[in-house]
Amino acid sequence: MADYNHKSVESKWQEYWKTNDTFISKVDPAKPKYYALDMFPYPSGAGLHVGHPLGYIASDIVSRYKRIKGFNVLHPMGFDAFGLPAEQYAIETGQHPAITTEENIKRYKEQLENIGFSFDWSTEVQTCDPKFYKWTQWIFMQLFNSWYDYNTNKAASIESLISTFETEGNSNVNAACDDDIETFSADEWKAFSEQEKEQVLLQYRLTYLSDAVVNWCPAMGTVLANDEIKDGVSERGGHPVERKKMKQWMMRITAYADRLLTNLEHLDWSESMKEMQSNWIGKSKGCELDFKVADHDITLTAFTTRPDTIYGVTYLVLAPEHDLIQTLTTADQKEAVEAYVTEAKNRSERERMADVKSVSGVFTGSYVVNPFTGENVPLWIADYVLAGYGTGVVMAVPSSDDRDYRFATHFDLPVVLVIEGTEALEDPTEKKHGVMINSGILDGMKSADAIQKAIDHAVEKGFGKAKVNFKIRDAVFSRQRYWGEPVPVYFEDGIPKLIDEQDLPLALPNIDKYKPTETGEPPLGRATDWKYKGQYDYELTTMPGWAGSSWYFLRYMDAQNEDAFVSQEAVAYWKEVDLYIGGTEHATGHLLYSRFWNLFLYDRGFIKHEEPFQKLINQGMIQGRSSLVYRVNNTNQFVSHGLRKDYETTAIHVDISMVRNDVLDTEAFKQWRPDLADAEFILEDGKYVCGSEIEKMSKRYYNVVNPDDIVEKYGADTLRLYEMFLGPLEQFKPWNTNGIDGVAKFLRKSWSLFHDGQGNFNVSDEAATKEELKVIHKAIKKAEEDIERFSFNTSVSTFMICVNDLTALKCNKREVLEKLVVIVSPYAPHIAEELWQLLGNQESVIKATFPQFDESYLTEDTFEYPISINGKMRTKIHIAVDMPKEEVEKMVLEDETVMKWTEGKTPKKVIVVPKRIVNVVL
RNA sequence: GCCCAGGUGGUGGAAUUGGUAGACACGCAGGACUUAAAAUCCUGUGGGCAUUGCGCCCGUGCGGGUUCAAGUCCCGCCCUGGGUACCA
Repeated sequence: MADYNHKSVESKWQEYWKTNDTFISKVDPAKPKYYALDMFPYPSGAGLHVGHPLGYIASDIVSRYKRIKGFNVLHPMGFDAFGLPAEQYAIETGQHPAITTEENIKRYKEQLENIGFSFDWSTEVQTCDPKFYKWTQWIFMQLFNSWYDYNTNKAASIESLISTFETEGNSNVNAACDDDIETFSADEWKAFSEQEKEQVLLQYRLTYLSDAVVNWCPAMGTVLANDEIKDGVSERGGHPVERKKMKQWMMRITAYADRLLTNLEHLDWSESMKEMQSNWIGKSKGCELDFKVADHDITLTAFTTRPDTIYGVTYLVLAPEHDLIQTLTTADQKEAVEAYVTEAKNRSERERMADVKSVSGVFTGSYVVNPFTGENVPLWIADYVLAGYGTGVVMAVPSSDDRDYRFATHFDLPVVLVIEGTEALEDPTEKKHGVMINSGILDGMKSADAIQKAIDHAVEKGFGKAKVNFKIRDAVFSRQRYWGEPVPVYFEDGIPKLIDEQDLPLALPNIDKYKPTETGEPPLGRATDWKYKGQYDYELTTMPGWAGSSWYFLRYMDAQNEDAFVSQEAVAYWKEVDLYIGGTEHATGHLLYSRFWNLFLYDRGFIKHEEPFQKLINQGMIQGRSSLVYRVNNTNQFVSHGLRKDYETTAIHVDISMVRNDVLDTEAFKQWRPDLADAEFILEDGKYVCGSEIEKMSKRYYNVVNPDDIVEKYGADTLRLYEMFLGPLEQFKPWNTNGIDGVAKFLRKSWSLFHDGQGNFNVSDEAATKEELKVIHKAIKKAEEDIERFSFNTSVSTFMICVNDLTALKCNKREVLEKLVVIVSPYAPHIAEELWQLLGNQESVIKATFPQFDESYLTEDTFEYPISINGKMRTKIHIAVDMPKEEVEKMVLEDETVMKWTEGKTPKKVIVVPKRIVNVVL
């Protein structure tokens, strides 16, 4: 046996795990469960880069650790396989997206297997598999058949709503529903036609059809979510996006706004993650106040969080999209208003975002009455008011709101101060809270009290009520695309109906082209012979990418089940995900939608836990280091990094495989592209030095590092250890292999511990010395603590120290080395298996138990001595064990010195505390 | 603008509740082995002053503060990364 050979060892054990089904997990009530989950990848054509496995390695370490800690671990993997790139590719090449997707998945699986993950592939899910999306469609049907009852604060079946309608109409129903529902009695309900009834019910269902203003991307022929748009253009492809009204399936996530917010409290997520979600949900408490329009029979309702400033209202503003604008505009303002409204509507999102600072608006000519003062204030229109939030009407208080102030100053509207102390300020909005002045019945009160008083007053007089507003909007669920789950709906006389559950899955039909039809219908409009029961038209839109990913974590528990999306038994055992690892970019998308669907399924009794992800860790992105060359403008000359200031240059990304230590291989560069064949170089010190940039790892920057290459050169164990060693999991960090030799060296040293100088296995059965046991128990303790707090980088250091120490002691005792193998096995499983076998074990190291930490090996020379200082602060001091406590106390009291470390022992700390403040409690 | 996270040697990063700052690793320098190289091993490595005393001074973005003691807590700034975008 020669030196450690990672290639043969790693393939041997990967084969072993596969043939022995080592990681298959079955429900086992005798054992505690642990569910460790990664956000499943979208299988893109580019394959995995070294950033992808970062989170997978972490969750794999935890999974393997939990197994040797005696847990039954569910550690699955799957693919988020519906999506735009495959479809885009299909449009370009005519190839069915299922084929490209399958190829990509195959490649991903090979790459993943190279790294030695302990995934249970028997539970694999692919969202584009009809056996999987059958249940995505099924959940859609449950949502369609449900409504949200605010009285019980949970979702209920639509039948229960119908029976309420039949007995008492809808006046007592407190539901999450469309705003403009007319009240009806039980008799009126019964008198409705079937069609009318369906129309009414659609306004209550948790998924419903609506004329929504959507972001329509003409170039892609689809609707995009707000989070799919960056800077007014599509995130993918950068195509322009316009606003357009379309019939869309919607998800009534707003019904769950409050629970999505309050449940955050109990989740073990990072503060910033919770913050992001709660900002997105955007709960604000306030009230609605009614303003009568002077000389009209119309009342406008404004939402405000600051009713206390009502006496400072100097004008009202409507959103340009407001329905009553025409009615409320006076004849002489008509022209100006029309011009303004047209302009505001035509301004694209992009333009609106570009100039947040500019102020624009127009006077309607009408006035409204301040219900508190009875005074008239002018009614304006401005695009800083959004139609979609609150009521689309804002009561403007220039003295306490920045935008109102800017607007008022711009249009010379009056500013009435309502807070004491603002007189002295140049900009009164700098002080937003304080004692009220110029405020009639609120004078002299503090803002907080005045808010309550104002609301009470408004309620009493009947012109207002307390109201909670949310920023979060219902989610658009329709995509004008092919490569997604078909919506299991057909239309009978224009009424949407669910297909029969027996007919699920509703499979994607084959079509000739993947583009929208000539008449503008979604691609599914091209399908021939695709009608429900041969006669009714199917819904032609498909579900968005987040549909499948909103529940896939439940399917892993029982992936083969053909009778239910998950069995009650499986869900009762595996419960929620114990550890979920993935990127922050899903904060307001996937993570919110999943919580929504999970809550819904919980309400309807299909699962047993309210929240899907107990503990969430967001791994940081591994960035790439791109290399740049500098082309002298209008030439084919390239100037070295250090000399580029003397020329006018353009930086060009070059493939990092042509660059070593920032020096360009000029011959390879010339052969890279035909236009570079006659490139000339201006060198410094005889070399061409490249510039560099840290940025996202991406094909287009030529900076992608493939994990396969690292595995080939150093082995999977080294890659695993190194990715962990690179720094804290959550942190963003550039990929570099500068330190990878240190980790490789660690594995070689570990291997050497088990072998003599000639490479023969050489482990002794002699009893370990005290010193040796101390070294290993220190490592056991530290390794356990580190992994429990997900500090993987420090545990790698712990192993290195342990191996260094054992090497220095020339320790080759079985008793010690066996423990070492087990604690290192989650990180470097292949070498651990090999050593475990060499030690004479028949079974996988996965079946081992984590070594029991024994305090007594560490406490031999120190113990903890707690003292309290001034009765408030407390600290624990390690003191030498051979020093009697009495002597320590004497030292504290007499010498003003708590302790001294005995020579040569660690830690050798001397803490001097004046005796007047020391009170020994032990 | 607002919200969140962070700023520690030449580099990646340790320091779990306030208690030896810089663990571990890379890099670098010197040495051993070698004809030589690779590999391996040993020594040194925050800065400055001493290096005939193994000792002294400074040091965790900047400026203050609390404390016997601050990288850690408080106040005020600066910078970097992330989120968000007129939310009344």
